[in-house]
Amino acid sequence: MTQLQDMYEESRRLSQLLVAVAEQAKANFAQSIAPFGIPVHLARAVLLLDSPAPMRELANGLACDRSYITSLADQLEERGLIARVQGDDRRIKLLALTEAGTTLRDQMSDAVARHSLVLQRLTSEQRAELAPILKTLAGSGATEVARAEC
Amino acid sequence: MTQLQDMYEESRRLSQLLVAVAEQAKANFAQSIAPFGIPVHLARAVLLLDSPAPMRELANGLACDRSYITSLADQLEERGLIARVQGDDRRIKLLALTEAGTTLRDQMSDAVARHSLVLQRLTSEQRAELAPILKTLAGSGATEVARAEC
DNA sequence: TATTGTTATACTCTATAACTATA
DNA sequence: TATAGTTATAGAGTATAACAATA
Repeated sequence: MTQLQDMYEESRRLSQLLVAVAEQAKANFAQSIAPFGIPVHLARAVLLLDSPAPMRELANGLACDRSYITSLADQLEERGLIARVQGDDRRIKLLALTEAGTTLRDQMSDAVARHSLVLQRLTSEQRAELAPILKTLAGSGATEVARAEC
Repeated sequence: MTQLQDMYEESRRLSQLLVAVAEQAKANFAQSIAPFGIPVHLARAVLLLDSPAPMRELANGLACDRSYITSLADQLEERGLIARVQGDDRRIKLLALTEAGTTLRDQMSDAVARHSLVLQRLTSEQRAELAPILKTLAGSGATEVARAEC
């Protein structure tokens, strides 16, 4: 009984810690991209556009509605970071990074990695230890991994 | 050079995984409290109100503005979960759980712990391994741990 | 008929600024 | 003067529903 309660208490603390760390990781991400003068939601889209992708695909990738992607695309276009390109299926529009977009993506990707908490605070041994546990935790939801961060 | 890039790549993946897991943990939290018919932001407040606390304190705890706490308190009051109590300093109002609030908090606390990913997917060995790494990751931000989950 | 992207609109969460009452 | 809470208002981010073009 007490044993069970203790286990609950422990896992509660662990969950809190996990979410707290993730919040920090997000704040860290925001800080890493801040110098580039681009809001977080646009940055995530740019980082996701490794190759030209249908808007629908981006909607899946960011786990949000198609209509929201339209507004993201508008903003990215205004900034000259992407272009809308006709797909073979003429209903489809591909979002393709412009040269400026590609440059920005590379720079941001680098900055994000370099400043990451994981890199700054953990030894390579700790990282090696952490990875499999997180994978287990991610479980079947691992398919959605791409979504969450971007 | 390539070694550095590899390390970046590894830590990028790890960060993504971390955030993805945390997203799942949050979704899990939401699911755990869903049966109680209370929105997430109210649930967090209730779980934080272990003992009567000034609204100011709750604002710190939830890392948000005082004005937002006013609206949370209004909603919690409407639901009969808390009462506003005069503090000794008469500028201060303490938020105190009612009997219904206390009952709800206990039930939710239990449900959240029981359904937690950490408990469901990890062995106690893995949990023991994870804890110190997360603490390291949380680093000096550990003070803000209470904030993030609640 | 089903799907892609678009438009117009509305909602949720949260903050800012100005205010009141205490201290 | 500074602080606690309140009010009114506004903004960011995102969704819903109806629509046009294409399949």
